[in-house]
Amino acid sequence: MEIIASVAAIPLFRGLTPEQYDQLGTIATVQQFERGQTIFSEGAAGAGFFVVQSGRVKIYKLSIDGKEQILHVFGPGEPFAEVAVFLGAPFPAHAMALERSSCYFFPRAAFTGLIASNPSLAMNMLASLSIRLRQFAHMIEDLSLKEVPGRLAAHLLFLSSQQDGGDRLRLHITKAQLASLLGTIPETLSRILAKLQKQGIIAADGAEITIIDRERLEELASGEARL
Amino acid sequence: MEIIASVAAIPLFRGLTPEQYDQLGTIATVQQFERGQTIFSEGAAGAGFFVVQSGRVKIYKLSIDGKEQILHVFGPGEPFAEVAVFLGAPFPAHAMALERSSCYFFPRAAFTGLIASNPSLAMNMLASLSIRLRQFAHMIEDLSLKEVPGRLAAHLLFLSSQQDGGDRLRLHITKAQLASLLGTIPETLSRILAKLQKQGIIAADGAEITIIDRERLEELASGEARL
DNA sequence: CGCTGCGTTGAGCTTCTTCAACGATCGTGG
DNA sequence: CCACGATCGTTGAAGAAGCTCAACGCAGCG
Repeated sequence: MEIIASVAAIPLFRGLTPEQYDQLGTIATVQQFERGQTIFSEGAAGAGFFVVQSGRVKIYKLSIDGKEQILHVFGPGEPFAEVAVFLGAPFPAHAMALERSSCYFFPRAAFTGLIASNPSLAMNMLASLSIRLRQFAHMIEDLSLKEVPGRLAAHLLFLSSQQDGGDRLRLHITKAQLASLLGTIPETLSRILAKLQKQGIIAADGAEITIIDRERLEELASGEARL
Repeated sequence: MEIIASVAAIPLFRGLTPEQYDQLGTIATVQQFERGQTIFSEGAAGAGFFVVQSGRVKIYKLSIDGKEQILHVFGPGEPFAEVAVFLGAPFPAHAMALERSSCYFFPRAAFTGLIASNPSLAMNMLASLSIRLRQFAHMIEDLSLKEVPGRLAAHLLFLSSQQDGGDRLRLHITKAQLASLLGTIPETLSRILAKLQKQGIIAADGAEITIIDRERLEELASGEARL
């Protein structure tokens, strides 16, 4: 089983014993999704959870008139839809593959069995959910207390730190998706990117963005400054 | 120890054995807070987590210019600040007692020890965090995809279901706090409440609110209708 | 070559916030 | 018992931020 070996590389499962990897590898299956394919819809029964193996997956909500708010974009090694496992409840949001992606799938019943007998797996899971919770709290804070330029600035700084920490960074999603992630629309995002460039704070070339005045960007992100 | 007996009544600890209650009661202490007293501030070291015994506690974020976004208002039996336990990280938000309140406090190290040896406690905790996560996802959805009337309508329906499920409900927080919970300001909330009354959808008398046209309220909450 | 998705720009409008003033209530201290 | 201040809630007028609608350029791809 090659699954077993690759499961061991998932951060969520760090620090487990070889036997535990075996168990995980035994219950896991791999699923393939095409770009744009729906992985599950809000309200569907949650039979288990996923971990991205390759590709990119968005988790999102839709309003009644079709507007989208992206909650997360997950890449390799990141779990999603764990909530369904621990509540035995329907998925609370939609999931779609942004590119051709493959995901491990862990069925609910088998996984909860593993947790019950593996305290360190339980602790890993608790830490993972806690991180998620903190991210959501941050998102709520941004949506409610910052304006779009502030959210964008914070996101660019986040991307910079996620990547090499330097001033040059790449967007891994389209600008329309970035807009949805920031809780706004493409038009508004486009205008604000233009403003940031005009003011010499960043330079943008397609998905390639360069931070020119990091200090001002940080002031924007913290809410000290305005555009 | 009276603590042990009362700890058993906390939903988070439902289904544990008497010995487990003993252990929990042993590590728990009780803390008293006055109305308006800060329980902890964002960024402070998280030495453990709390469960409300009596009173009411708000968890909130502040912007640089003092604007507040309430993330949660917790009442008796509800845990808060668990994230600090599982990440060993600083508190990600502020906590303040809205009334004279008392809380159980569970120190981090002792509690993680209990979790490691009590799978059902771990499962309870995972379920608790999952619920929290779902609530946050809902809040993000509301903030980003609904306008204030929709958020208010959804909250009133939520309160109705939380209470007796009937058409008569009470706000347990001030309207200024409700505004902060809904991601807006008191002025806006006041105007929208007035509109809802003028249109015969609700009747409001101070903290006492009566749903008159539940159908229209549901349409507002779902985004089908506008004011 | 034309289609489709992505991104940008402009004009107008809606929603919400800001600023200011004012009434009501409540607890406290004189 | 009353006066006072503080908190809370309401209302009005003006302004800002962001959304909607529409048009258009551009690139990739069948």
